[in-house]
Amino acid sequence: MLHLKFIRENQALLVDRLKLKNFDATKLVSEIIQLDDQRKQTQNMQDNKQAEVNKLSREIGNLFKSGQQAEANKAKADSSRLKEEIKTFNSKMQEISSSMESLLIQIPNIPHESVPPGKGEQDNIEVYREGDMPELGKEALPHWDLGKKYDILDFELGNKLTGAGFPVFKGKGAKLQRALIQFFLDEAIKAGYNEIIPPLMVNEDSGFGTGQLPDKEGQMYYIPSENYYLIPTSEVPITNMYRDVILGTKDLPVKNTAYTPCFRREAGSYGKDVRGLNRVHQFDKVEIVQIVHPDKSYDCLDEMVNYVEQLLQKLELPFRIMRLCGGDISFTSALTFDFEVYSAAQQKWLEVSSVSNFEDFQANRLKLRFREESGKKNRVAHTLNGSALALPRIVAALLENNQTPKGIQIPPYWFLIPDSNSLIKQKDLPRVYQGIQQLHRF
RNA sequence: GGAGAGGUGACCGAGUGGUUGAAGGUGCACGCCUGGAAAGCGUGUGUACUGCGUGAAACAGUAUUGAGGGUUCGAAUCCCUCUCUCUCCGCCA
Repeated sequence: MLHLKFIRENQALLVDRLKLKNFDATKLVSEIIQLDDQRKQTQNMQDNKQAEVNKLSREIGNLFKSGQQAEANKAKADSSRLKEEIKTFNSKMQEISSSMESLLIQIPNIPHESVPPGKGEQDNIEVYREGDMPELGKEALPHWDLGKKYDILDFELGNKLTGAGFPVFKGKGAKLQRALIQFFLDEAIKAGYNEIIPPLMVNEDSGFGTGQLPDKEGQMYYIPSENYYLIPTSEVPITNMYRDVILGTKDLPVKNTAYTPCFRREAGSYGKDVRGLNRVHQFDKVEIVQIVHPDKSYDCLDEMVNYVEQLLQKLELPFRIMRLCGGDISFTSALTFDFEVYSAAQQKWLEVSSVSNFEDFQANRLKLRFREESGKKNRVAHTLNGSALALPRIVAALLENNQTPKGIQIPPYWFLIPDSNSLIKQKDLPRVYQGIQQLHRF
């Protein structure tokens, strides 16, 4: 959420910039300002009354000490009267602040100036593309058929056990999943991220802290008996670790990574884009999260984009980077880059990562601050996160793009070889994909 | 699930009705000292909001000792509800 002070001081800018997100904030902003004026006025009156009461109370204490009973009792009566008046102000203040809260959380984050205008996906701007599109020929199968053919991926079994969107990975399919998780985590750790294993359920406060609540309540699975939510991404627990925390300057940047399953109801999304692994209710993801000094958050965003880029290079998947337009960027984000890999058998781009700078939008809600080195002022930090990476569509593209008449042959050099229990060292391997070195035939 | 004990500042920790926003310590910042550091010494050090300021500082006010409510002229201190943590017992992967 945006800070009230910021809204007050930047009304015109705010309304103007939010147009990019196709959000008309005019009415909301003027309501907020009005309400805030009321709040100030009311608080001022309440404070003055309260100051009188406090003063009186001190006097009463002194009167009792010096044995002046009569005066003390008179002052008591005055004080009681004032207290009644204060009650009125008090309830008004409560009313105002709850209205204020509900207005404030309706305002989305301000998009960065580089965010292009647009209504939706189709208006996102491709900023970079790399890799060759594989030519697979006519017999090429989409991953859901490959999964069945090699018995590594079973959607029907998932239906039986749970329901649609809960795939079962079997045999080498499961092993591939595990290997990718390990690979992504190891890479993140090499890049300086600290590995975390968080809870998979979070409470309401956490959901609110990162902005999933109340905005996306319907997208999360909810456990009524405990009032817990299944995490839609590890961003939620990993960022909320720092809720109500004041960091030291030297603690920054905080770099954390986590692998978790993610649970999403994906309510309302049906149709052809949801086949197979393209959209599921439970999936695995390695997430990277940073908490940084506000002056450095855009450098940090670049760093994270570069990081994700080299992951995809290592996987030898053709990919492109999209700068999300105002209409497609999330409520909480100021600037987002999406990564999409090309799935040759489906002949389409699949989103596999989303890297965002939230600036202070999340941190405001979280009350996540740090102590500035010079001067003693606390400042709100900036938060960023990115998927590095989400597994299902990566798996889909790996299976599809690497299918051959002899089987699926995935370039192995990033791969944990479970049998030898070691990682093949990256430096021993060619930078550019020059052919399959070792077959992993399913 | 049963019983008990607790929750005080960035951290530890005193405080059981009247200048207590809170002793003491640690940490942190600055200064002195040092060739440099450590140690030592000194000073400072919560947050949010309101008023007054163009702004900041300073000053004044209010709130804040897990959350919410109550008693009282006055609550960190007494009462109630909730919540969390710890200990013991039970159950258990």
